[in-house]
Amino acid sequence: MLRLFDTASREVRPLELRDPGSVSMYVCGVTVSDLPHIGHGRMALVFDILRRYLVASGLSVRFVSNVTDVDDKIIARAEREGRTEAEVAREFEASWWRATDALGVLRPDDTPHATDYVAKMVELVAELVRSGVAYQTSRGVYLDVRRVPGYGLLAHQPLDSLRPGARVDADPEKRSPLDFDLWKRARPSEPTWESPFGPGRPGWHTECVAMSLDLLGEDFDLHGGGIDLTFPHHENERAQAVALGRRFARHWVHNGRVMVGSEKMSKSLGNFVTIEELLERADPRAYRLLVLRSQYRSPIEVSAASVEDAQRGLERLDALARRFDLDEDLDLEASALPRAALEADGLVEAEVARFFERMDDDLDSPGALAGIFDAIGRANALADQGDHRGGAALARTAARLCGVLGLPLRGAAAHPLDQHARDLAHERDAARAAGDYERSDAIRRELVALGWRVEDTPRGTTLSRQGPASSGEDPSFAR
RNA sequence: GGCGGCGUGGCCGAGUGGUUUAGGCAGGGGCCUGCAAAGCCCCGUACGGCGGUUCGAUUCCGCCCGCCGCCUCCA
Repeated sequence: MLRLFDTASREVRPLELRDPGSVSMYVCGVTVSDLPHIGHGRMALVFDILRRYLVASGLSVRFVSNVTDVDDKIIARAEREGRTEAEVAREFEASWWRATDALGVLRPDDTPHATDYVAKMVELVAELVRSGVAYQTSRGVYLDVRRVPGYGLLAHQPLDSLRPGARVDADPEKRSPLDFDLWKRARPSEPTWESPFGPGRPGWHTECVAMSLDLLGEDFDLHGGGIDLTFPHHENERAQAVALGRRFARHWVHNGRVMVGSEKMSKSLGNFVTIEELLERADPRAYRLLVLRSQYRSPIEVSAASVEDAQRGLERLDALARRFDLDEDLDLEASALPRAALEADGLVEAEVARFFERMDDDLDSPGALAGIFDAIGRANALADQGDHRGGAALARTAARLCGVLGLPLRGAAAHPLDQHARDLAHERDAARAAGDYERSDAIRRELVALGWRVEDTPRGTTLSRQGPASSGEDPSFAR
């Protein structure tokens, strides 16, 4: 059974499910006010991997991830660009799905939007006001965090030390600087909804509470997101649920940051790299591999060099698929098979067992990957020694385990040949058969210039596409 | 200022109180190949510094140095 680090208790502990056999998970999605960056990409990949792994572990998973489509940054952008908030949100939501689709991230089962949940949020806030834990000021409605038992569970530091900081818009009417807005009174020209507390819009921390409780119910299993959401966002979500007397997430999971040039990447530092920019220079699978090569809670540094490194690792995996003709084993549907089905499918049980053992340990994907690469080495060695059957069994196993991680390998079938390439390959084989190596080498040069990787095999010239060339320096990726 | 994390061989990155101590990438040598590519084999002998505990520490404890993060919108 999977053991995961729980941010609340700060320990790795077994995932204890509300309903044995099925997992309810809620992952904070994105605010669609800008292009998604590689930090969002890592978050999406980490939870996609967790989700796939839970399925592979034989559990059924309901995966909910929200889209925040009303917030200050969206409003600011709309004003700046003379568009409506809805237009801005639509544009960047579309780019979000484009990016995650490209990364091979499975779509959530539910993708609630904040604007569709306003009525439920108003209800929730009204309940908090009625019960006396929330109060109104001239600017909106705030939660009185001092009245919430266990406030600070996720912050993990003395509440006195939580300095209010230079909060831009601190409300002097607040009872405590830590109190946060549940409802913001409208300013002119902002998106506005009616409510018992006056026209306005919901505070950010409220939507995830309303959505998760509505779609997954009280006491759902797992709440995730980027580590920078731990405080105050998740703290404040929990505070609301607790104040309502509801049980909230059983388990908190947070993924580590993405660093660029040894510094955290953030909007305020303006050093973020979009997923689009990343995919111009690398196979999307290379980024998944890069993410998998570190434990999900560690910070990772993304650079041109680290992406190229991952790209080369990926090529080793694809070379395996070409050598052993694994294409039919690699479709995504097969990858979603639970462990029992994998084992029943002629895979090498020891490798499968080792994989699950490592992944069960707080998703030790670097360890799992080490096992896979080790199996690949042995698969090739066996085949080199003439035991193609034994090698193929290991190779298939490695490929299927990659599939569990959402990393489909591409064999020869993934590289359809055009007529011209096919002709050149035949011509080259004829030249080689005739001993005309000058001619065959000339054809090879021509094919390489056309972007093909040329390999001689017992069946003659074999072609495959080279991955996206990743040379040259992109300023945003420098160093 | 408060709280926390990290420092492993050229780079990335696991792990462990002690016999053989992942894996990847890069590099060197070899095998295979017409030449390549892919692949295989071999090689580097690492754990920030100083003390302590121990028969023995990279792994436990303390201190120091260095880097980073959170406490404020942020995946």
